[in-house]
Amino acid sequence: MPELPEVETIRTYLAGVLPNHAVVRVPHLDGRMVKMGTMAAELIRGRLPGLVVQSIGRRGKYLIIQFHDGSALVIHLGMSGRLVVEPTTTSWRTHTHMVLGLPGEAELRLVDPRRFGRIGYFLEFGEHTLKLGLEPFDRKFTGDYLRDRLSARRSSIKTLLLDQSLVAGLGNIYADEALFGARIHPLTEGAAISRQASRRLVGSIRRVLRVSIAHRGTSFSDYVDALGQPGENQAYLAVYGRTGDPCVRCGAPIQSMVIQSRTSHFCQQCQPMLEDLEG
DNA sequence: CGCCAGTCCTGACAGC
DNA sequence: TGCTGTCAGGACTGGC
Repeated sequence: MPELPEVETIRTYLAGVLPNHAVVRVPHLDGRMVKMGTMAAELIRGRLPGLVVQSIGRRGKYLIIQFHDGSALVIHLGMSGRLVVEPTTTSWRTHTHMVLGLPGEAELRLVDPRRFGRIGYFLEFGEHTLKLGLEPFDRKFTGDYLRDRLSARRSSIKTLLLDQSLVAGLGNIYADEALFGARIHPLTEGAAISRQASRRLVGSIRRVLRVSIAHRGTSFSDYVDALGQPGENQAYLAVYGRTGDPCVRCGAPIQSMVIQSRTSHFCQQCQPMLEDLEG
């Protein structure tokens, strides 16, 4: 499931091959995937050819193909989406929902079996087009900032970390990993997160994301990078998918429970529910 | 506004 | 072997 590190891995690759190249044709674009913006699939198909890629950006889990004319194609990979660059001579695999023809007999292809992904085209794309919270690596994302945003929230911190309008880019894997690193129980109420715990959490979020980016993302089931290669970060996960395994810190078995219809993984010993009086 | 339940979707897997 | 049921969950929608 592509979260920030996986999307960043794809972004890095595409940033090395797409800029200054034009979209030469759009042989396929499934209208059911166009779920953002106001332009329908057929209009997008007509509009893209000839547009020259200026840069490849990322905002949270969204990949942004920015064109020279100021417009942008925005792609979210959902649960099972893959974005790959393949030779025109190879056949499209099943569940291919978008194909952009590139110069040099190559195609950028979006494959997404579950169709949880989403596409949108924006004539003018700016910082506020996507309504998202701060980037985890933004200087403004500090312990104090997070503490302030959590202070009136009754939801669990696990739920809140998945709220993209609070901080953008975390999904189930890295939310669990970040809470383990910060020694915070996933059911802890947002308002109960102390200033000190909040600082630990910001540091932990950045650490788990940085480590995963260095390993080109986590491949659990579906994720592969734009070259079709799986990531390596799954070997470095402390809690996600390790239910019953010994905690890397204390040896106690990793627990799992469902929070807001998502499985959460944590160590009962290392992640106490009640925050200490840390101020 | 916050919070929650429902919705979308199909591959993988367990159990018979 | 082949069927059936269950599970995985990101982000949006609507109800309260």
